[in-house]
Amino acid sequence: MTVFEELERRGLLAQLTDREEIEELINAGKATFYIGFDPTADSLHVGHFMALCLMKRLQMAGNKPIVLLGGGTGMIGDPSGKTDMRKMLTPETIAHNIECFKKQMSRFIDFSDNKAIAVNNADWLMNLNYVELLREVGAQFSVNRMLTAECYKQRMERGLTFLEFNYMIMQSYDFYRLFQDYGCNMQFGGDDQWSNMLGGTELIRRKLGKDAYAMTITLLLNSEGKKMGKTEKGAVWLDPEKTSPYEFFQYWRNVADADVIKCLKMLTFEPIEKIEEMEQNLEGAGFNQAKELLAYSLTELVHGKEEADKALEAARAVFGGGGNSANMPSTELTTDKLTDGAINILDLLVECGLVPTKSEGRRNVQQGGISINNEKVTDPKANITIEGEVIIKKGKKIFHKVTIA
RNA sequence: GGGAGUGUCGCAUAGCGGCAAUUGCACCUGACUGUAAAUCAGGCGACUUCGGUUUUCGCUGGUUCGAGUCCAGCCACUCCCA
Repeated sequence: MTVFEELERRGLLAQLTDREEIEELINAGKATFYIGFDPTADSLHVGHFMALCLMKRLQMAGNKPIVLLGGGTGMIGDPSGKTDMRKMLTPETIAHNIECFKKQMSRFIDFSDNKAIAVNNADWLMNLNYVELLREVGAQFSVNRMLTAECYKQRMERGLTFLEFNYMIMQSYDFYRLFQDYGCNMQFGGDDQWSNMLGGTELIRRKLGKDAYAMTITLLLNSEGKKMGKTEKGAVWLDPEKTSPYEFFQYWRNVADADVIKCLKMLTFEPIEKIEEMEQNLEGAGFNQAKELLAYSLTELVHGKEEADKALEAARAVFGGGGNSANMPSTELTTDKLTDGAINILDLLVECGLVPTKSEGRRNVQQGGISINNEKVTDPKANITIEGEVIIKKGKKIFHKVTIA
């Protein structure tokens, strides 16, 4: 099976500028392509992960990836977050974030021997001269056409700043530069980037009279039409400090039935035949098998086999009724939190970060949502004696281990 | 520069001067389940000796026994005119 077929079968392809050309180039391993990442945080999240997978797949097929880090766009602050204007990131933060990104990416992408490169668009964007840019690039863009682009059309009602309006120009310019400096002939990205990417191919054609290609990958939406990889508490991060391997595992273990197969196809490297076979046998237990595979496979990709095994074991122990608590999320209490070896149940919950306030904890206790060592606690005044390991259960799925430091 | 309007618990939306403040979504807990979905029930500012206590409605002052609600100034956003 060719790379292109694989991508297509996995449902990753969204829009392409020139199907035949792209298919031929990437199958032959002749493409040099780039994907942009704006360094808005100090860790990548699930949204970036798909792009990385795509890079990896293409790299394995012999194509050369360029990681474009948005050091320049980050200086201005990516305005695509609709509700609030992002805080200006300091150059130090951006540099730091870029370093973090690079480190995480090198787990997936092989940067050795120039097989892939990372560049920072600050290198050229920061030195641009306004008037020069307008004459060189601005003349190539028709405002009328830009306004008809989907990404702007939607914003016309809510308001669009000049800064945001220029985003397409900057991204187009990036492509233009990469095409000239590195022979980069393709750009990939999320489907929401489509019009920005077209801007680049258009610019290259007008300025250089050459063809470049763009392709978008399907956005990973769940069955409710929301972006995957978000929880109420924020994004699901790839950094184990920000989202522990166990939490990461649980996120995928708990996806909706309707989304398992899609996630397996789009995010994992499990053979497509295997996934398609599973799809045929999904009744009851089949779903759980599929979800476990999804969770394990992704945790392994992101955190390594060891962590994946631990998470799987912890999950099985906890939900299978077994007693193995070795890999459960845990808190060590210092003795000064205890009175006569015991602690109030509400304080305990707060200490472990299971509830944000004592009021919330009180409600949980009163509603019967808290168990200690498998015994339901319904009295908010109860004191819990901490001896050895104490297992707290909140709700149906959250387990936490407490020990004394 | 001129005019109109808006700013309430994550989002959205009520709120005759006496309300911890309506409703929907989201979220949390319980029941039913498959660590799924749907459904039903309860909860959803904080602290509490469970009797209460206390802090909130863009910001700052004022009127009033009492203000989310009235007045003034400021800030932010939206719309219309230039």
